Amino acid sequence: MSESKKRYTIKDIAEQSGVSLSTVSLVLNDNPRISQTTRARVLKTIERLGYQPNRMARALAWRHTRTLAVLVPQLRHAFADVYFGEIVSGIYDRASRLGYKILLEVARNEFIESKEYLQLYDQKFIDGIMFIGANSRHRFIAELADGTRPFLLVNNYTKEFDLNYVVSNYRYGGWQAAKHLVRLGHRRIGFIAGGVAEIQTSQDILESFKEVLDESGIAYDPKLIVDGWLTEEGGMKAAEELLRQNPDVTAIFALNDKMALGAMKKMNELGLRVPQDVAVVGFDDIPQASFAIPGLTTIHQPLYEIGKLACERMVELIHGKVNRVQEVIPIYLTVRESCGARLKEAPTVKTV
Amino acid sequence: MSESKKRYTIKDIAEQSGVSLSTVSLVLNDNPRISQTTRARVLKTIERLGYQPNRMARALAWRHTRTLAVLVPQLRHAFADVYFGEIVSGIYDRASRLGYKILLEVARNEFIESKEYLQLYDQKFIDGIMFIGANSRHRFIAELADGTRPFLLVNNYTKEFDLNYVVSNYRYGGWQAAKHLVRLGHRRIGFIAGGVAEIQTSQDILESFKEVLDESGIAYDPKLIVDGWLTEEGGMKAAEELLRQNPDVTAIFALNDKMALGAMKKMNELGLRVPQDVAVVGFDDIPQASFAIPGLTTIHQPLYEIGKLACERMVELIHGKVNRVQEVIPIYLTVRESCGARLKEAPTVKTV
DNA sequence: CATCATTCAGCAAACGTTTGCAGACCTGAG
DNA sequence: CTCAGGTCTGCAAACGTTTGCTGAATGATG
Repeated sequence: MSESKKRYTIKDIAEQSGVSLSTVSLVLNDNPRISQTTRARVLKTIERLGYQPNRMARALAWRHTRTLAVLVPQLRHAFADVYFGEIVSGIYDRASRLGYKILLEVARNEFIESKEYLQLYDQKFIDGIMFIGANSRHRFIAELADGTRPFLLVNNYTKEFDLNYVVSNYRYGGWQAAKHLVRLGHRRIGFIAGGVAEIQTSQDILESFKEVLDESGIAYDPKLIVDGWLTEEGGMKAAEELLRQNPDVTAIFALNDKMALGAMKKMNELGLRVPQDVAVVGFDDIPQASFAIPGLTTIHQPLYEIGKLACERMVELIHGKVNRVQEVIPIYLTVRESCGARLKEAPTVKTV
Repeated sequence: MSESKKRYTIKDIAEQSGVSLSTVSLVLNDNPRISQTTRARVLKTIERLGYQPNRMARALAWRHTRTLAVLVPQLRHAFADVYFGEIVSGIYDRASRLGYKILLEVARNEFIESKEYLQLYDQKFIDGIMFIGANSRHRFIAELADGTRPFLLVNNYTKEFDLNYVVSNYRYGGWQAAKHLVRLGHRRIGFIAGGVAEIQTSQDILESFKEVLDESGIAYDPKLIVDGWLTEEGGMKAAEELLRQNPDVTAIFALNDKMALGAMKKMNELGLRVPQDVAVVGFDDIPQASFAIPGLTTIHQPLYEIGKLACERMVELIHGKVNRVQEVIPIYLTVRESCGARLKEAPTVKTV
């Protein structure tokens, strides 16, 4: 193995440029109390030796690290989920622009029980945590509500604790989706749910769905609601059950695109055509929605942008520029083919 | 804001348990030279005060951090790509089992030009880098070939430099896919390429495709090869062009599933049926492949497992247990509906 | 020419650990 | 009673920075 080049320290730079340790440190930190000429000289040797300050030593002295943890729930291969992926991409891009690093974390049981979420802060390993996909079983977040440790919920919120969040307007999104189907004349609409008991935003969609039924004088029928566990497989099963129990269903509203796509797959197997026999509308607008056959009509969530915004706010929180963030983002329907929409009759929906 | 509880240091523990700093440190590190009774006493106060060692200070003294960087190429929303996502999930799971943290990094131009990939090591911020999706334009990896800094290519390799890697047997995969189509009787097979000029594994697939043509006495026709840029959109465009120029094509082999799915979408728009009019085979077996309509026949890559294995090896590399890793993983065809395969006639392929 | 700001640089004490070395204490053999 | 050998523990010097304080030089002012 080749002998690795000596790593320089601030001391080497000081010696080589004939100044003291602290002077070097001060130019490193752009401190104005160093004269231009000395600064220039120091900078020159830094350049010449290719010196890099040791980040751990700085973190130790600074008592912060300029790194953020992104926390996701424990799901099968969570990072392979495009929903999370889009958000993480947004977070990453903004973070790196702001000079922050991103650390991955999964809310495993062990992570929670051993209070690793606190250790992360207390070991001075990270400056803040951004949690995507929290649900009400994650009781531990209550401990983070006191604002002592920078913490933020991404595209999610909770009524239980006073936490920071950036979230889409799920209620309005759900309302638009349901309204779209009703406007197209559907009265027997199946609803594929997921996480309604523990995820506030899922609940919001379901409630707005009921609200639309109510507004439209359609009786609410619990038989038309079945759980699809937020996965493609779940969506397939849910669609099957729904259709078997209720042959009169003419439309399906799934709480997320993955289930909607699963439902479409199942209907294809059953020989049902979308949208001719059953219309389908999803939620999220993940990239696959537009490549599905037929293209899936869905609520578009600007996931990437939400990630960016959330990251921006997180950093503000860390710097104390703001001490509460609770932002709601508007979202809109994107019409494709899966509802066979006669567009003229649904004039208020925005098509993208 | 609530006054945050005082953070304890090793000094507090020492005082409270009536021993010296070093003793505490030694029990923290399971050093056998401390007696059981002292150890127990110290552990007790640690427990009582809920003390957490400061990770930065340890890293500083240890000169390593137990964190790994996962590097991906600069693509649009790279972390939303399931191919990367599956691998990252595998890496994460194994890393956290081994006590390592995962840091995200994107190979942006700036990242490369400012030599951040070296800084990461030299700033003692990470112990190793795992690069997913490298290509030959990433010249900088040459600098990491000397083995001085732990570095590993994930599901990729290069003939140019002597680097560590864990990679699928792309050649064999490509061979199986092509053979499958030929066995089903196809002679005019369109090939949707992507990154062939700069990605070794893409090249491998193309070569194995040609090899099969050769073995089967089918003339190689350059007109049947078109680039799809590895994306769904690209796959759509490629399919359109392919079919327009060569109406006699009866099958399409796409270098990855995203392009295959895009091609299927386009054929649906053009009124062509899959597999009746055109058979399709992809590569990767991303989750969507099985939920597509029709289900996509493809080469299954155990992406998650590759991630796990790569991570395992990376850590071995760091600990010096091994100093070169070049592993090749076998992969197999998964038959679904997109080829309308008369399975009986393709006896040697393994169906999963 | 003394005085006083002002500007710049260095000293040394943090930050919270790890670890080589030295030494205190105990036990048992001679 | 002495001493060798073993078992534990503590001292203090790293690890590579940051930063409050002190002070030297410089130039301006009366």
